[in-house]
Amino acid sequence: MPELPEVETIVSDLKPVLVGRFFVGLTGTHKNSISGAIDNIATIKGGKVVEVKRRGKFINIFFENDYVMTIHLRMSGRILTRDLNEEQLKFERTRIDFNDVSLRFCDVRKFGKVWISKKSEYEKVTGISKLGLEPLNNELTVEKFIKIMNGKKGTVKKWLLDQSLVAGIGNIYADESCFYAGVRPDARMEKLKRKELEKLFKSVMKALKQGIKNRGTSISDFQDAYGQKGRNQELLFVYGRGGQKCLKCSNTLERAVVAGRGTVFCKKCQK
DNA sequence: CCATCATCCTGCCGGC
DNA sequence: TGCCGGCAGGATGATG
Repeated sequence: MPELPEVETIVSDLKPVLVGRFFVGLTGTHKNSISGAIDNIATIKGGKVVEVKRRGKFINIFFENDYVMTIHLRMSGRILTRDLNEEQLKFERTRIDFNDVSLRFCDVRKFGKVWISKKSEYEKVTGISKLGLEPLNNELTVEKFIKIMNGKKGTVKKWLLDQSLVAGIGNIYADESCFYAGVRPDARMEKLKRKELEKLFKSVMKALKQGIKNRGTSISDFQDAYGQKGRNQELLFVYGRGGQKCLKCSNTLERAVVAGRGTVFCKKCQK
């Protein structure tokens, strides 16, 4: 599923493709995917793209004309760049056309969404306003991380996944971060000592940066804007490896449900 | 205040 | 081989 590194990969692909292009139209074969966009389609026609930016797991395409197109891929969404005359793709829910390129929003599970809203209100409309700190633009320091997480009642995994604290971490990177930190995902956050919180912070950063460096984790069919797979799945220690041997100590990895999500960890390496 | 559950949706996997 | 139940899961909202 697309998390921060996957969305970052897509955004870095889209930027050179879209900036300077003009919006032509948006058509949806699945209404729920574009419910937030329909009213404003006409408003941004002819609008020039000035910037493409990620915030948490959201993609934002900024137009010169004071509007923003926002996309959230949720579970199974993909954005693929195609020629305008290319036929409809499998699971294509929405196509977003620019003067000489077409974005195809493909989404098996139909959870993803597209919005078009005014710059002055897009954060409210899309839910971006509820997001917490960005991990990778120096907004999130170790001190801020400790301040945010320290004393939170509940499992470590639950708080790592909470987008209103730190934006962008999902199931894959939460499990990998916990492994790096030597902390069980079902450990209580309020019981972590300062040293452990520091280690957790470094682990989150390491996991996310490594994910970006390797252009995302293609374990559940993630693809970048050109349909290419990432490489980060080759570097996972725990996610998706329940029942297999720990790569560090050869112990059999545990599988459990934590914070309502499938979770894998090593009982020996993580406390 | 907290956790858990249902919802949305459909491909895929295991069991029989 | 084929059918079917159940699972996966980001985010939100309802329920215990």
